[in-house]
Amino acid sequence: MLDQKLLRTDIDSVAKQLAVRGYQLDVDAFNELESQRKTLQMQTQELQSERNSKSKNIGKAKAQGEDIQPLLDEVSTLGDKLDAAKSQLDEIQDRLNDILMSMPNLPHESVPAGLSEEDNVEIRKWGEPTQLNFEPKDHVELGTPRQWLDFEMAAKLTGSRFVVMNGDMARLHRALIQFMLDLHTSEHGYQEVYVPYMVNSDSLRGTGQLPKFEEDLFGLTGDSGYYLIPTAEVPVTNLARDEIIDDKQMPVRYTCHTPCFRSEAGSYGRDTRGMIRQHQFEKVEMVQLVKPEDSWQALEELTGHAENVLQKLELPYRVMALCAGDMGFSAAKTYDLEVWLPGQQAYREISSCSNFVDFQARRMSARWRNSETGKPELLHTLNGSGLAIGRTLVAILENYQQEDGSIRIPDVLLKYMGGVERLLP
RNA sequence: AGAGAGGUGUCCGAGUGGUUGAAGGAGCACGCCUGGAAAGUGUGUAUACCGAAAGGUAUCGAGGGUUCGAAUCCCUUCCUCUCUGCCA
Repeated sequence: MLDQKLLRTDIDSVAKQLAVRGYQLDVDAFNELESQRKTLQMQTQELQSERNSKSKNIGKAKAQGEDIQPLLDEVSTLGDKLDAAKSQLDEIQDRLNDILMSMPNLPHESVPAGLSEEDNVEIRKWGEPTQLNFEPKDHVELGTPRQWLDFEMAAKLTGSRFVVMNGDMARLHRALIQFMLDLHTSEHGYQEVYVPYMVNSDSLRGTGQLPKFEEDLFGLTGDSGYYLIPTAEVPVTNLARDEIIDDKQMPVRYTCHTPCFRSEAGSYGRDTRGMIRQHQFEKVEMVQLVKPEDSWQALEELTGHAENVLQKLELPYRVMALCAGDMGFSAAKTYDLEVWLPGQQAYREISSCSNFVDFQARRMSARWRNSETGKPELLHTLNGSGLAIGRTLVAILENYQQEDGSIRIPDVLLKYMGGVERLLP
């Protein structure tokens, strides 16, 4: 959510910045609602003030044993007027709030202009695309003959866009999770957390998935109103919802492994092959809660932490700065890490690291106590994948494949593999 | 799932219809005291919105209702705790 003060004082520049990411703000409509709100709010408050003071007088008079009937008559019509004003005000405020909750974040000045992924900018590159002296297979060709990956079985159990993994492949998948969690906790200063995989709608509003993107989520039937989490970002960032964090505890760094559930509405036909785009996948997430002045530095560090995972796995990648139009709803700036996939001869997204500045914090009232002012102030939130497990597995299969169809296990994973050094066909 | 008890400010906790935005305490800030600190002591200390300010309005889990007036009464709902049941 954007700062309402900013919208009141400088809506034109807000509209201009939002236009950069392809969002058209109806300035006139907003201003009209805003001025109605102001008038109605003043009216309502005056009526309330009148009612309060008169009611107090009635209290006093009664205490002194005076006749209160004349006073009661005086107030008799006030209630109706007040109710009318209030309900009008509520309606206007609901409408304003809907607009406010549907407005995306302002892109940071350093974000490249542009409306599609064509306009994303490569920031740096690590390693060179893996050279194989034979025709590379993709992860489906590598994984399915031995049922390491079994998409048909998953389709029987559930439907499309799910996978069953068997044997050492399932173990390698688990090893990746352990490796990433251990790396973030032991070298990058994150605290591991375990959280619910279902959340309520307040949490989803807090991080920005609701109200606009409900079709991307799996909601539960029954009357709980719960949703399966699309990312650990939701429960982990919401740990700070309605909290005031002591500045001595800042920055807060959480890492968390969870499954993620996404309906992938609107991506029918995209990435239908293999496990690039699944309804259920695992991810190790990093979340940071920082003081506002530290958040841009934190974004660089957090991105570095995600990069370190790829470097330790010796997977070639590049860092892309997303252009304004390609960023997620809540982000002020996003770096995507794209890993090289020999099977596709392309770089594919494997991590997304964003600074949300105070956008999520304002939605969820996540604050820190500034010891200089003594006041609670909005903090800044960041998160990044570190990394998406399924896609990392794909990258390992494709980059570590041997001519005989076996898969070498990356050195850093060996200690999690119980003596398995190679997946043999 | 059944029975009971609760949800109040940064925290603990009082408050069962009227001058209560809310006693008291802790914490925190500033001052006094001290060679310095602790102790002691004085003052201050919620958030949001409107307003140049004075001031006003809202907020005592959430939503609704009764009333001139609700933290306080009624209804609904969520959550926590205790006991019983069930269960990995």
